[in-house]
Amino acid sequence: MQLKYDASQPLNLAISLRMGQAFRWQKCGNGWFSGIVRNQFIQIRKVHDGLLEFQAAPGPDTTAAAIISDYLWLDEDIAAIYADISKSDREVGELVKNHRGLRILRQEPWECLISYILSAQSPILRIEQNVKALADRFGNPITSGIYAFPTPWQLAEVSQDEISQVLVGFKRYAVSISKAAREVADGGLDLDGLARLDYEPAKRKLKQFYGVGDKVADCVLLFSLDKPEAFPIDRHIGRALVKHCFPGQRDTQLRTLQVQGQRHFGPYAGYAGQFLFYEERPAGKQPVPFRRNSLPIPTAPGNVLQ
DNA sequence: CTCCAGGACGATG
DNA sequence: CATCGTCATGGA
Repeated sequence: MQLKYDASQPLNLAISLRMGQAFRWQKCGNGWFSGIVRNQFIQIRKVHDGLLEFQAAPGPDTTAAAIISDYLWLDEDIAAIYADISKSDREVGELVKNHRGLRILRQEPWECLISYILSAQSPILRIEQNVKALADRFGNPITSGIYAFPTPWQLAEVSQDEISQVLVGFKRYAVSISKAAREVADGGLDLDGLARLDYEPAKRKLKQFYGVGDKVADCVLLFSLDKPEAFPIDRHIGRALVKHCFPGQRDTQLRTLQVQGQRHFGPYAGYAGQFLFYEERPAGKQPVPFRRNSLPIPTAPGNVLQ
């Protein structure tokens, strides 16, 4: 099945899906990527500018197309965002040209929250392993060997100890996840609804979760709650920020740089931050391309959705 | 062997 | 309000 979008809008799947922003996408070779979004197993590749090819299971293709379009922000004017952050900083303008097609994804808030709770002081590979472990152990089966990320209600049903057993890393991960699951499941907070709040109040809500500080909260806001002004900053971005944008600055504390960068880049600061992250991040060792699942590739030209 | 990883929390000046 | 020790594990 094919999915059209505005060919003038930059889109690079390899960067966007595999840069360490979302954690359930695998490179399958020959331009294909496979991942799990909203209870669908999705395989996708870019044929050329303006045209994506995808397969999905088990749902209808029309549903998958809508999911993909939403997830990749296909209707957004990305070029305008690039222009905006390039205007605010010349060095970032260079990064935008060098890594053209890097997009912020629109992830699911609950999975994103747990993913970034797991991101604390953890290499990207481990985040991916832990997210997969939670899905394989507690999530609903989607197709053979593929599991959805567990809902808050599913995780609230199991003990903290069971969660801890499948995870690698801090014990505190399981504590945070278990508490968050119970809070959300017991009707405390509508995570999806936070997208309707402004940045500041939404961030205050997120920081009430045990295990969620400024950085994790900003990640959830940027990657799942439609808050492009959120500016999550880690040591890599901090170093890149000083090197490219604030050379010779004395105060290089992350807290200072976070406020400074958010003001410097404006309403799309988060995009600028991700370009800095991708530029400065140590080139993590990529796992060998995974064999594509056995969904047949349509040889004949399929229906075109738009 | 040592060092470090998309940090947060709690205790201490 | 700012700084510091601590937390787990595995890969480089």
